[in-house]
Amino acid sequence: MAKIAQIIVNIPAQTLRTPFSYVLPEELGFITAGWRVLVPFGSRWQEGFVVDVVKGDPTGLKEVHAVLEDSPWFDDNMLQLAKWISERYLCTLAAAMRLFLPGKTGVKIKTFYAVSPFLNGTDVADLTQEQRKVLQYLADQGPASADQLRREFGPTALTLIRKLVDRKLVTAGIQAAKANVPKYQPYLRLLVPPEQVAAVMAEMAHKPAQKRLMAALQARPLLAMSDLAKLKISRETVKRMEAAGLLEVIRQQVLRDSYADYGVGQPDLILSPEQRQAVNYISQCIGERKSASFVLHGITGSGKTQVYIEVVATARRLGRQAIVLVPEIALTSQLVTRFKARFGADVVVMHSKLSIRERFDACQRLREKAAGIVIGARSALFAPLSDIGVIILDEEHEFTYKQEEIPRYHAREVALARAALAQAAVVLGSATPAIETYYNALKGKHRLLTLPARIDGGSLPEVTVVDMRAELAQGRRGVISPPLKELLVETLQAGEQAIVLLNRRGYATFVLCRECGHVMTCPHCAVSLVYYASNRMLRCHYCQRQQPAPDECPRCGSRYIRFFGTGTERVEQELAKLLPQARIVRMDQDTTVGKLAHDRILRDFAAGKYNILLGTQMVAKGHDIANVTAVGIITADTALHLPDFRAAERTFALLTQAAGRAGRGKKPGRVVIQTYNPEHYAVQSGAEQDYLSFYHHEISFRQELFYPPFSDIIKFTVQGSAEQRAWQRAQEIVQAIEAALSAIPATQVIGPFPAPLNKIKDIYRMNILIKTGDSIAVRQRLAALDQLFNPDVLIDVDPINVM
DNA sequence: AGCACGCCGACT
DNA sequence: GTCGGCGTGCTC
Repeated sequence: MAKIAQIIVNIPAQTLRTPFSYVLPEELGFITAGWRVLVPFGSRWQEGFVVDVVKGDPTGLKEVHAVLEDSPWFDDNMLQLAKWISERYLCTLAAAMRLFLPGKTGVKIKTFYAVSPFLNGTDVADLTQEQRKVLQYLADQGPASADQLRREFGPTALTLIRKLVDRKLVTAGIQAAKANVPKYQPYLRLLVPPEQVAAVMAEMAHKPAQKRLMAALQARPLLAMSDLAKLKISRETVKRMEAAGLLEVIRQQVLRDSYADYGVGQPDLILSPEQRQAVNYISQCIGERKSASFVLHGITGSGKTQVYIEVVATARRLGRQAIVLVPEIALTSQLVTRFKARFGADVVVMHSKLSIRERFDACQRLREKAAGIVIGARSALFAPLSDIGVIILDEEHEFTYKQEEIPRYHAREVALARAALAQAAVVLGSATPAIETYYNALKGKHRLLTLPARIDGGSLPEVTVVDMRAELAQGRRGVISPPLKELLVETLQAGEQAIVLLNRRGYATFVLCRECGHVMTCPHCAVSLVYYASNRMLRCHYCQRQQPAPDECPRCGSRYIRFFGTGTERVEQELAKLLPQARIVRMDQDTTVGKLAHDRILRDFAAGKYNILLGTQMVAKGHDIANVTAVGIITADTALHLPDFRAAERTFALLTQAAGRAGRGKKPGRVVIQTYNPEHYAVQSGAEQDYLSFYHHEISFRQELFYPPFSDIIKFTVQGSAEQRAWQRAQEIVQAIEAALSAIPATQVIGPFPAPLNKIKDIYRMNILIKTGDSIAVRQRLAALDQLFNPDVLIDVDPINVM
């Protein structure tokens, strides 16, 4: 009986659904579940995750080759969480386990060829000229990778080398080239005691370079060698000073951290009684190692962040770790600043826009316990932490918590699962909790904690709703209604700032012929093309193909072709015309390329460089600028007409968030909402900032139509390049699903129907929906249906939109 | 996901 | 006759 390791190979293929068995050689007998290893797989080498070690018969099995780290990456809780994710979201264990790695693949595996040690004396007379050259090259240069050989000998190198390997003249070895190695940099450190510096410098009258360097070193404990060029100091100077014993060169690990400069010296605030009570409840659970979840319902400005900070402080005092999630990468810096001010280097940032190396360093610091607080977007949930005390989701209602790639998990669900395994607390914070969340809180699954008032004593903004239909009826066709214009003028005159939000979702700037009604659409994706005024191009948002905007209608030849709709660019132009004195800054996907661009715009705006901030969704979130007293929402309801049961929830949350940006300082705020549906409950409750009224409306609608939280939805998308075949496949799948689920009550299978975006990049898409009251039973049955787990079927459990 | 194996068209 | 296209099927 030998030790057999059950291994999940790190390949995200839907068809690889079971672990593989490998023999553990004696020297790797220490391996247990959780180790990352290198294994032979088919004709190549692969990273594998050990999920179990058993005793068994080794015949016919290959061996585990090596470990990839000196300790297991996954602990028991992480393994269990990965298993939970794979069952909950019907994905492979490999896909779930990959979430925990700082890069998708932790290692790059390369084959190296070397001259065989037994070569001496072997007869090589029968080799070709070329083969002999390769052999000589390897003998001279030492081991070489396949890439290297191909560069040296051209594309035939591999056939050449294979012959040599067959004849045992060359050995093929593999090496796990670690993509992730700590980075070291040389630094200079002053060896002169501070009290003698002045005296030493006084003697340097004739050594100006040395004097400059002394002065620079005096100011800080370490000076990076790479900064010397800026100071105009040569290596020679350094060498001389080193020889004179004035300084030393040391090598120190550099942590790659884009957020290194965030958050210094901000005062902590004193908690209100409600905040104190919330902190106490949550802290108690952390102390007792009880898994519990809390909904922290507080309007914008009610001080949720301070509660988070205190709760995290409790966890850290008890030696436990904390995860703080934000819905979007752009919002991390807000929280990082606050948290670093309190916790300093104990904070690490983790999100997918960091370089792999930055992520790796963050993981390293957590694993070494050099830090215990992780702040980031979804992916921070999978940080390598051994004893989590609390997981916080800020703005928990945000749809971005749902991952739209495989595995399509929801961060809220995963947070609750991870916390349950770790006996940790979960805090779900929001001004407008998700309908599901609030429902669960009222049912007693979460404890509801409410922060009623704005902490600075500010009052809610005064909201005006403008009926755009009436505006149109009076012949006013502008994007900006008179009440909004008036608000902006008054705000600017008072020296205050305004935010203008353009809710562009599902609206876009399509091109329409006013004569024949033709709309320019992408021939590959069946969506309308978006007009870019800056270069007069039309672009498809799905496949990114561009084409010049036409002067006349391609269908009827009319010249009355109009660039319709309202993009940020168009609003910017109109604002500039109405308010020539305004300094406007635009923030949207086009102006926020790069991980810190968003921060820069907000910082400039907060510093008063601009007086109007114009943009999409992202202007509505996460910042707190005291001088902003006005918010205008160009079209409140563009999302209301999408065929999606969460449309109202989206709209309400956006209105509330946006309105909450106004009047956060001492000055009162004013908001203008422009809408074509002033009577809709989402718009009305949003204008009144009345969450409960919205919730009650919405929950009865959900119950009536058997939507979540009363049912669970599973969506299948069948893809194919041939429409007929995709349709046929979809119908076969529906039949299989119906057969498998027939015995489960309260379960409907809907479809197939063509997806509303039924063609993306020339691929046709058919949707199938399952609505059920017993999703556990449904998922169990579905997991046994092999035909679902093919590359042409996408599975989305709890889809965020059903389109 | 890769990679091998296998079965049909255009070339030396 | 061969090189090479990409459709299945397998990987402990």
